[in-house]
Amino acid sequence: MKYELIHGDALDILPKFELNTFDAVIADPPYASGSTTMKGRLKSTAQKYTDNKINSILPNFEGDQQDQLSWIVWSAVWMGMCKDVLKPGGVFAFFIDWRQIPAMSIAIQMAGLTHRGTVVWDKKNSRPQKGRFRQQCEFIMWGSKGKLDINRDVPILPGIYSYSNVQGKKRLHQTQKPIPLMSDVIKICEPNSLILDPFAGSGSTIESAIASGHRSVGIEKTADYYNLAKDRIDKYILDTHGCSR
Amino acid sequence: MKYELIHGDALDILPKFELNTFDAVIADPPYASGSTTMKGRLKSTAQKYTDNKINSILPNFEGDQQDQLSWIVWSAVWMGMCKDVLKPGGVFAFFIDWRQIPAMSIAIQMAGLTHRGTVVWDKKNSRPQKGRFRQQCEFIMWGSKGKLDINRDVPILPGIYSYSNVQGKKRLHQTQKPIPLMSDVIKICEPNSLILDPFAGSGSTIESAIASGHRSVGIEKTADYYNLAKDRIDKYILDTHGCSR
DNA sequence: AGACCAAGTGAATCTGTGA
DNA sequence: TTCACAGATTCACTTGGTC
Repeated sequence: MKYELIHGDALDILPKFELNTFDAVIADPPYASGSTTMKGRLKSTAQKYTDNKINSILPNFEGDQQDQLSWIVWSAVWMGMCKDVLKPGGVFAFFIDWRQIPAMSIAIQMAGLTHRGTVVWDKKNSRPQKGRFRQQCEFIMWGSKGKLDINRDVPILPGIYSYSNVQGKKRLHQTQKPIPLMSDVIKICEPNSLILDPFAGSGSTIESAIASGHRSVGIEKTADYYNLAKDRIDKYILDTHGCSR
Repeated sequence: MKYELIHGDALDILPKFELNTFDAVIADPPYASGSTTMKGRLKSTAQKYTDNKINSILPNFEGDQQDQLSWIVWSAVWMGMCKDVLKPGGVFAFFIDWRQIPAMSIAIQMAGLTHRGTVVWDKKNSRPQKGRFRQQCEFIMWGSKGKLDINRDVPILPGIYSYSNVQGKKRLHQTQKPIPLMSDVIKICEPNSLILDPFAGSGSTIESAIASGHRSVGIEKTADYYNLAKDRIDKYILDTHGCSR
């Protein structure tokens, strides 16, 4: 239940870690998606991803206003840094939407990581559109740094997860992931792993890591979310374990 | 319930159709996937896609032994031909596995088609692997030729379908799609559409099109499958409608 | 407490208006 | 002509209240 949360830009912080230290990287980076046009991309994250009174007051997050080419290069850079600090045979799992799967695939390969599969997250409730298929799923592209030992202490895992999005007042971040989903994805890590989340957001990955008995390090750039995550996780530890840190 | 099945290579047949004739193209092309190495790609389709004695006697199909670059170019060519024969505003739906999503995305754009979403097919049963996520899903990349009229006579469709793969003796083709899945995907077409399937295989798309009251044209290159599909569909029509063709 | 009901939501997308 | 922005639309699933 040891964890650390660092306030700063992943690109500045990542090179400070020792090489080959982490067992896993679990990341939910800004998708920089939402439109095929530049004018659509440049909207604030609140304009792009929230629609209602409750959630439109959530702070915007950074890094979501890039065109696809710069997003690929930026992704290749932070993924390369993650590769450096991952142990050989360590695993990664990156969230992404349907639009950016090809771009993320290129970035993963540029970073020298091995893409081993694409897991599906079925969000169940999503905005319907007449005459079209719903955009109902997001995706988790996962793989490893080099060879992945078949004898790791990890069970067989499903290729699809079905969990509703976090809604209403419970929602702390514009693009928050449900805790049960994170807890399932984190099963790709061996017991007592050291897990890195370079885009910690409201801290769901860290909370799930703690709940699963892992050690973890999170990085968050936006001050509002850094503070929010810190409070949330400290409160979680206090509530569940009765002591802080 | 009118249909036509043509024996030949899609690249030869497609240019013979009149321009702007089809309402939809539904295709399950060879994925040319299965390995990151050329050695792996060159395995026969039976070695790649079947696992048991019953199905290993199914005929091999063609077009599956290409490297990724030639697959992209080949795909862009047949997709471009499909675009030519599609009506403006017509829709397409192409099946693909996780490995080839980026390649197909490039081919779709090269062909000048508009990618509008990626639907998930949850196969439920898939080969488990210890310590890994299952490769449990395939994908349907769909979109349109130019603008897609919001007022088409088509309902709101889900973004995910869950159907078991066709197994055992019922399986006629190595990569056969379940009829219920095809019948659901085909709902993206307006009533009484003219549907094209350039890789008809054992004829599931055609059978589903007939069942849904559409007209359809299928192209199949491999003689064994052309004959098999023809027999299967004629039998289906005889069984359900009591008359042939 | 449990069952039921009404209101609210969504990592959207398209159209129309005015600059 | 092109661009920016506001407004309309869709329903399975959640939430939060009441009976």
